[in-house]
Amino acid sequence: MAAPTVTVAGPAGERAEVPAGATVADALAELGLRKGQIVVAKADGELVDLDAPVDGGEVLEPVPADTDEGRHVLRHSVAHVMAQAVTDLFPEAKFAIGPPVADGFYYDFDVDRPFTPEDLAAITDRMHEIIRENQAFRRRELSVDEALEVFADQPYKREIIEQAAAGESTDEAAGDAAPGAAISVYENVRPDGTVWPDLCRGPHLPTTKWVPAFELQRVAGAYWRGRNDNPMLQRIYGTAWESKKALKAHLHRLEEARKRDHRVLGRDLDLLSFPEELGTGLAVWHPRGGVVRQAMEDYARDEHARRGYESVYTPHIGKSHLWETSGHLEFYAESMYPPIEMDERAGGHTDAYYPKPMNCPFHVLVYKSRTRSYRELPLRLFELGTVYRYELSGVVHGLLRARGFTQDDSHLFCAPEQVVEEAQGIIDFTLDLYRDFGFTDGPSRVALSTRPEKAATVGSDEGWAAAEDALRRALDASGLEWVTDEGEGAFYGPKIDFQITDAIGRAWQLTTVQVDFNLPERFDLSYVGADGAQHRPMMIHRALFGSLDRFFAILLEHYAGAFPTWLAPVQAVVVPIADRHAAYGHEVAAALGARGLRAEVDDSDETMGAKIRKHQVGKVPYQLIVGDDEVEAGTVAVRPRVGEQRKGVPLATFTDDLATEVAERHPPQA
RNA sequence: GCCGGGAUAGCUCAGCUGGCAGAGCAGCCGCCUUGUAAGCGGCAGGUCAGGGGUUCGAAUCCCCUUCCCGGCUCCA
Repeated sequence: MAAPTVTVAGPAGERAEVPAGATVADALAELGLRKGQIVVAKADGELVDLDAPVDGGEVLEPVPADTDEGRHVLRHSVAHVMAQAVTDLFPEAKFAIGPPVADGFYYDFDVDRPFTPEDLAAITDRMHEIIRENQAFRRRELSVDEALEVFADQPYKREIIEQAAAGESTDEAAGDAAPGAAISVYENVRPDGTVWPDLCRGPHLPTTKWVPAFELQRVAGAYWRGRNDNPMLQRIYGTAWESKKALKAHLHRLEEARKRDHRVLGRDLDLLSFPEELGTGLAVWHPRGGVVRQAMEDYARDEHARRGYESVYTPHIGKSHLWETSGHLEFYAESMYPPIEMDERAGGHTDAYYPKPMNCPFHVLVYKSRTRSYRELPLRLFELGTVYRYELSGVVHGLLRARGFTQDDSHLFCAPEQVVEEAQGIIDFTLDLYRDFGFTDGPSRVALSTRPEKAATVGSDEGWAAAEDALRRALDASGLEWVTDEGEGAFYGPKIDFQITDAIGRAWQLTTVQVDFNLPERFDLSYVGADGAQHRPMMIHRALFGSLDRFFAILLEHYAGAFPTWLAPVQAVVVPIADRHAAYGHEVAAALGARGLRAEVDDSDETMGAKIRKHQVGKVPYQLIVGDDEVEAGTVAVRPRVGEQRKGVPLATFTDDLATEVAERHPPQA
């Protein structure tokens, strides 16, 4: 007697009859969909194990290993293999969570001593053994009590189970248990029949042998559940891929990203350095970096002036009373440098001067310097303001996270009814700026950040609502897609944050636009309206680059050091073929210099092959080769950093072309 | 700040269980006078991050400090 059958379908409408109780893998085969390296499947859109039984009626879709979802499952499975290897080698280890993450996975362990590089090698070896043993990933559904029994000596697992049992949502990143559902456990079945269980939602590879390629990368500390009052666990990071080739390609990409590191390029291209003598998070800019930075500053000054901003200059330190009034000492003190105590007064009282972490109180003082009329609004005060923030030593990272940096900072003082229009103007400005610096796709993420918990006592509910609404209206008018980040606002007001994505796909936070109705109250700001009465202005804080230093670093990494010509420290190098061409070379450079272009002559004692290599490696946009032919004809041989050489270009033609390219801020050639 | 790993010439790195500090590149000098990604030779360059300790003897082992790297927390 034939077994009863059920019907399954494929995503394109394929249909097949399979015996009741058949596995997903068999059903996919019957549908003709089990082709290539399939690691898991989707049933009606939900990821399921290949050896899960089909119910009948579902739509099945194969998930290949070389897809995001396929790799996700693969990495999750390798995380289990690693955890088993660790518990085999360190029986006392308590394991916490081990999810897949972008490009890899990690697992957190509570162990008596930190893992050493030698430990990682041993764990890797044990993982290879486990993979060779072809251990099945066997799914079981347990009651809460059964699960607590299985993990009797695993306190972190028990905590997750108990939380799930209580119906509290668990950390999604943990991926280990779904609230309310039965507790699912995956058991790796060893050759001797014993099992290594892990709490897990799944799904997983069918067996460990399906792991094609992995590598353990590093050990790091991580707080349990990410809270710094919890114990610190030892986290092992690794990566896993669908093939050895894909793993190798990934490691190669990491190497390429490392070469783009602005700290490495900054040194190699002689742009800037971080002298140990200076201190953590503090950079010095060399002349070549200074050229780029000055081009950025010139851009900022010109564009702000054109858009009705007025330049102001303010000092780097201010008295404690100012920071009390502004609220910084109450809400921001842990990020501020300690004060300079000075000027002892009668009675032993001293004044404390704090280096500024923000420019806003100073711009408020400019506003407050006299009575303001509604006719002056909006008043847009602009400053390249250098600020100092006492970042925790562990977070400092080159220019991307420095302790001293310069913002292209503005504070706009306006009437409440002007806020939306001003915010729109800032958004337009921002989009223009991204385009001019080569991020032609615009922002990759725009978010409205709303009132944070720490601001519960700051301002009124109505004030926050009005400010958030103004930003919402400006965003809607911009036509940009945007999302809301609840509770991520500044302590004085909601904000819009813009992110851009660089050439290798990394997202960076740049621009921030913040509406503030609190500082005007704290400083009792006012203007005289048309009605002759006193009114309270609103403030908008905004920085478009965010930080000049940080934006410079992002540009450097985005362009891998090959700046667009308008920003390049040296725009053209003249390479004379022999000594007798040096005089003409200097004429060429002088002609370019007379047009405000940055040109140098390499009249060193090297062969021209060596010179060309040097400047190619140095990312100079154009090399101008001059020999007998060029001297004779008054031309240059133009060797662009990318693309074909053009011989016999009249000097005047090249000069005009280069001047145009710079004036129009052309992006670099691919 | 917390966890781990580091620091040898300007850069990249070698220097083994403690026993005379090295190489390549960069720099400087000289030769070569060059037609499209590294010509040849020479010279110079070090408080082995700083301080303390163990030892007959420390770049090497131990402790502290500084700085860096990778994470966690945080953020422009």
